Amino acid sequence: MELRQLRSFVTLVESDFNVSQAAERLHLVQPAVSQHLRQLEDELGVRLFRRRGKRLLGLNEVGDKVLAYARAALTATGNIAAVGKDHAQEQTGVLRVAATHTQARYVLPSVVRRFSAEYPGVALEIHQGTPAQLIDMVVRDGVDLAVCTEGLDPHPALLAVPCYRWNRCLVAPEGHPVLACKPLTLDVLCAYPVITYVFGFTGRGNMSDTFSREGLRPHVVLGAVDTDVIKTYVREGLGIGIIADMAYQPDHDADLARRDLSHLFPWEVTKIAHLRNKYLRGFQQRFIDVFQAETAGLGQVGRGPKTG
Amino acid sequence: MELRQLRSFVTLVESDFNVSQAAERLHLVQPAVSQHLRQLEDELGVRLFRRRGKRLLGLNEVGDKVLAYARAALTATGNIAAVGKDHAQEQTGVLRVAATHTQARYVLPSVVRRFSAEYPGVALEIHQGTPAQLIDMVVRDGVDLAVCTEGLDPHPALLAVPCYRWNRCLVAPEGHPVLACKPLTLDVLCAYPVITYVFGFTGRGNMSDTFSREGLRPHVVLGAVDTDVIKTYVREGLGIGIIADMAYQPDHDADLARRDLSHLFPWEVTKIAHLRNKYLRGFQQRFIDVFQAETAGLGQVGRGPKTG
DNA sequence: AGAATTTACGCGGTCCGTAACCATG
DNA sequence: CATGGTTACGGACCGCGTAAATTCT
Repeated sequence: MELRQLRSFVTLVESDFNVSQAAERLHLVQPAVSQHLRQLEDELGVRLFRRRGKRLLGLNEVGDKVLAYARAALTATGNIAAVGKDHAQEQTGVLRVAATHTQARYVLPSVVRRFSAEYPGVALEIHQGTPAQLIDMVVRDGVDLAVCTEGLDPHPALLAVPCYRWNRCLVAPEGHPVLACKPLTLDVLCAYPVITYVFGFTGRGNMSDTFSREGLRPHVVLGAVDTDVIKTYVREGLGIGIIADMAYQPDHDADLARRDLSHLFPWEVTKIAHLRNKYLRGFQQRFIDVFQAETAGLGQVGRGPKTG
Repeated sequence: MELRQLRSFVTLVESDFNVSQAAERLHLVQPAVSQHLRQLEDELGVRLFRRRGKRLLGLNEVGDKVLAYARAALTATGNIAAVGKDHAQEQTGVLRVAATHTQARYVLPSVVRRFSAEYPGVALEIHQGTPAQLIDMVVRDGVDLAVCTEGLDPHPALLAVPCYRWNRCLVAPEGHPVLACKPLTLDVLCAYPVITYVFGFTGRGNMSDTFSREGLRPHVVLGAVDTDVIKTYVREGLGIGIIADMAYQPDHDADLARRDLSHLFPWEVTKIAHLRNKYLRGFQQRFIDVFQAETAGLGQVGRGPKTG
């Protein structure tokens, strides 16, 4: 059994059982991949695929088991290579991070600035997607780290390290009547058209739950994945905005008044997730540290709320 | 990176960093193994060994990390091969079991009889050793399963499945004065010379603890690893025997009187341990089942005591 | 001096690319 | 007939064994 056979096998599965496509991804010609698969089946003495004629349709029961171990073997060898690079060329490499728009736009910039100053030789890739996509990317090893607030609790292959806590704030144009209301309650928020995130993004789930537990239904006139969009429509006078507190930028958003809402909604915890079995290079570990340090002002996990 | 390089690397470590010896174990010549090691170091761009001149003395820090992942890779590929064999030749293979003398002599025979009837094509190897050696064998993958009663609680690489509970009994020649004592207490046992197991064997630890908790010290005139030896000396009149209950064989030991001692000592649990990350072939799993079934009469874990 | 490791070299095997040949929808 | 897979074949590479050179105890 050879590693290249396992690589062909795994790549084939990830290429929808299209041998030609797998070959291309592996920078090989198609007959080579076919041979690897045949060698693997011959050596094991078992068929691994469901077939119709020459076409491969999917894995059979044996193939499923083999796939899991093949992935484990390739992960292990990948780790060995990473350990090598980590000691041979400490300061160079690639760091692939996935994050939602809110994180990428408002939290990561300062982290990246500090990290890049420390590791000028490390190429950073910031990928963006929905929370579900982030999980998927990191599970498929399409990225090294994913900055997640929601949706990763159940996955056994991932390890999530908590980084900081945050909550929402209200934004409204100066002079808006809602700003006069004291105290701010859920009822008050329901009295105005609301602009906030769509479901599944930036804590929208927990927010909606809070309303419905009180038997309230806010009038959400617009849902966005992107805080910039929310702010824009708030400025247009379409409604009041409920956004993640760290997305309010005093320098640029002085025309919008902010009111803390942490007394109304549960705290969200933003974590960094990575594959449990994968070796993290020194600078990848360090990125997590820097992330935690840079977000310390926002609210450290396990300490009192601080949403300056 | 090639699997054969990793194999050479791991084998070298397990051969006390003697390249020639590693080569022999791998059925290769020595320069071949040297080349593998050099290729590995060259490709990773890092030294993996502590050296004095050409001699290899041990691993350095990097080598340690690489070793762990190399083992993981080889385990994974081994698992793939096992899955293959498991489906291609269900009924044939090798099963290597390690056990202490007591288990091998008194518990395993009926298990083996039943198992072998079911799998005539499976070659059984019964290895014997001290409890510490059993753990070591299974951790180093020198055996597939280890039948253990003590000393495996802490090891993270192992999985132990509980099989049955047992306790001790007293054996003495017919007519011995101790047999007249009712009830049998710890004090009574201390009144006579005792023959039992040495420390670390067959529950001797828990037995001694029970005495010392009561401030008692039995007069152990002979410690053995082997119940047959204990019985022999009891027959010679050297003292009373305290042995594992399942080691009393009514057919052969009719000349020795037995008294249950389960009211005096804690129950012991015998488990079968195997490597957590290793694929167990069908018949290996089945051996565990058969073991549990055959020992059910002795005392099932989680049910009431039954030491018929 | 002897044991252990590295260097040198050549043969055999095999990996993969090219090209021609089949199957399926 | 186009897309996708297998069979056939040859050149280049490389893994390993033999043998000589080198280094450490």
